Amino acid sequence: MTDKKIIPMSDDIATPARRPLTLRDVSEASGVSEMTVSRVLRNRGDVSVATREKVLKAAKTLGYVPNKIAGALASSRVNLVAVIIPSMSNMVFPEVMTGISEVLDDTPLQPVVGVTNYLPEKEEEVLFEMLSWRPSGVIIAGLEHSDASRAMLQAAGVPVVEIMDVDGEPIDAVVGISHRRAGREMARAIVKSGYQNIGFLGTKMPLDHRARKRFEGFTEALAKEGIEVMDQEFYSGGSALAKGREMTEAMLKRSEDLDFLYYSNDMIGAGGLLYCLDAGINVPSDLGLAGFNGVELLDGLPRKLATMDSGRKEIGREAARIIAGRTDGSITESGQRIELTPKLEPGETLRRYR
Amino acid sequence: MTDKKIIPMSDDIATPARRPLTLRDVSEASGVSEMTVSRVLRNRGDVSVATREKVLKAAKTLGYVPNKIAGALASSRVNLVAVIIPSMSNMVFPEVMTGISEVLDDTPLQPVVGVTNYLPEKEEEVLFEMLSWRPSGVIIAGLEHSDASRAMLQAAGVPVVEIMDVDGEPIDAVVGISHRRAGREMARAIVKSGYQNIGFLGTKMPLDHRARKRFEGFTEALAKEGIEVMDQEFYSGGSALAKGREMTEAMLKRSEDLDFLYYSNDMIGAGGLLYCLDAGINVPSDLGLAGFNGVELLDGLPRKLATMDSGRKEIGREAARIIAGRTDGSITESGQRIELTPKLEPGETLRRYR
DNA sequence: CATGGCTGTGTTATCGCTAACCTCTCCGAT
DNA sequence: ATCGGAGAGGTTAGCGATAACACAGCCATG
Repeated sequence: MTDKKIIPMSDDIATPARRPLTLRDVSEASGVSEMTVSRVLRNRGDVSVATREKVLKAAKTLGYVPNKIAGALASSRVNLVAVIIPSMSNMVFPEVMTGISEVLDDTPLQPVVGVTNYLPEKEEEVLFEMLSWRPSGVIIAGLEHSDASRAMLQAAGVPVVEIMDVDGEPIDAVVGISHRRAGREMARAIVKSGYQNIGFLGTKMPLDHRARKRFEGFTEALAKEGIEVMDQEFYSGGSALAKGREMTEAMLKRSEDLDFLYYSNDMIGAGGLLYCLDAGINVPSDLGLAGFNGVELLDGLPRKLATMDSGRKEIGREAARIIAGRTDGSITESGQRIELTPKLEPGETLRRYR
Repeated sequence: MTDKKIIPMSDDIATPARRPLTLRDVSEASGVSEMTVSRVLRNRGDVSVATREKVLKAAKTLGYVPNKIAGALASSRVNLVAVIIPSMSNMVFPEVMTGISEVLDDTPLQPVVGVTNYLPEKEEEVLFEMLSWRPSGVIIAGLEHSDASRAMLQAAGVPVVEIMDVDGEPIDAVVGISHRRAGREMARAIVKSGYQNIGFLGTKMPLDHRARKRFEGFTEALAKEGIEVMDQEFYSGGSALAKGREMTEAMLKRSEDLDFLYYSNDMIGAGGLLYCLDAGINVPSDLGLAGFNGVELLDGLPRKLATMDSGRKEIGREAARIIAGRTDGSITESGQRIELTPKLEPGETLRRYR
């Protein structure tokens, strides 16, 4: 170091100096090389106790915060995991996140979230953005992606775990449940309980493939029993709880014979349930109800809504485990497939058959 | 380039080659310098239309994804905004996020979220982690931080916006509401409506400073009217809706004279409301109820719960605006302070005075 | 006492990109 | 004809860290 840069000093004496600190500052303050500081700060390689302490003290006094940008570039190790989900305000994805965080907390990896709002173009954008940070892995909701997205994921050269859904062709690994099966099983349970005139209420989301698959499985299983969905309605926007209430009222008014309502998610199901209780409808003997997801919220309802747990937290955990294992080398294979089994929770809005 | 690296070729012919693409690959493919490619990809500087198109085509064919790590290091511009919040599963923070995203979507900035679980140590950790990516700004919930955290934020040399709360000493900018005032106003509204025997139900969270401040403001305003909180209870964990239900039942059983219950959030308030309706309690004439936050969920309840809107989305928007403005230079001052006014929403669980 | 293998530390060369500066051409204004 | 300046593109030198290697002591071994 022969040349000293001219540093614009802060005019405020108390403020340390506006130039961001680097390894060099710490190295100069502690009288060792940058390399040694780096080793101390990363706990790597042999450094004598004396040196280590000297360095740590200097770093702390200066308030040094390592620059991961530089570190990542030099080591081509970026301990980030891109997590790409359709929505945050959905109750289900925060839970997936919780599962992911739980597992990643014990690793050097850190999740970074991107939200697509169920839009393929937005997904592409977010994915591109994320990949440009060269993450160690990608966890992405769903199996349906644009060609460009698939290409990017293929080319990224990092583990990719598609989550939530297993009905389709994964790019690499996949963790989820079969929504088609979930729909089928619910249909069977409903029929077994003796209901015949079934209505369906869902979200108006051509792009929510999982909801669509559940619906398909549902109608398919009903068809096997010779039953057809009697009435259906789809909503978009607004408070799901309120929508469930309104739609239920509307549907019951126009299709009086209905004896069962299947909701594509618990929130509108809860709204429907509240409406029925208000309206004095006899649940589940005159009218059965069921939702989907198994959200915690249901526990506080006056009557527990029948639902099917989608195991979101567990999905998050498993996905994170795969990424973590593949990153630290403890898993070498790729393409793992974990299908969880959605569990029917009959609650108190489904007649007990027999 | 005289030396060619030995690249381990993928054994799969279809897969392009495992070595990550760089600017050089694009530059070679299009016959211009790396610098020109960089200019094209960033839309900066003068590049002829012909060249631009050549480069773009090459980039697309190769499937090139720029490396932001390198870009950020070279330009010392990192278009990330660190957003640090206590929890994700709280309904209120996702909304704040929505507000932030709305504004940042029109800028080159991107939010990155860190979650602290209301733990100061975790906050410190997350903050350190985030700052080591050298973000362009920090949005952080609350005004209470450890000394170390404050020091880091001071030293970071980037705009910092503390959000949600304005009751305290900000580090730099602040956007939020006064929770103390929210508590006071609710207390006044309750008393004005003629209620006298007031119970409080909240979260057992010594570290949720905003809930604490609301409670303080609440009791303080009551005290001015010569009223004291008659009974109180705090919970932690579990489904808030269910807890609200249970706690309400318990409290009403042990303190029969109660004529009003103030809940520290809408979710437990909703649980309480559902319990009361079930139990046949006359709301609001015999018992008044109120929550806090103004969550959308309430719209679907059988009776609209009185609450106070905390303007979460707007808080997110304003915070993001400050960061964006300070980053692009359109705002040069620092230390801005935006206090939003919480709006009382009387709903249908508060007697109309007069 | 030479050889070898640790420890602990420094040196050098990137990582992939961009800032800053530089060159060259072309064109209109003087 | 000369000059200024804009347009198009290249060259060079980092950004702040780490990988990989080099090297100096030091101890044990035969």
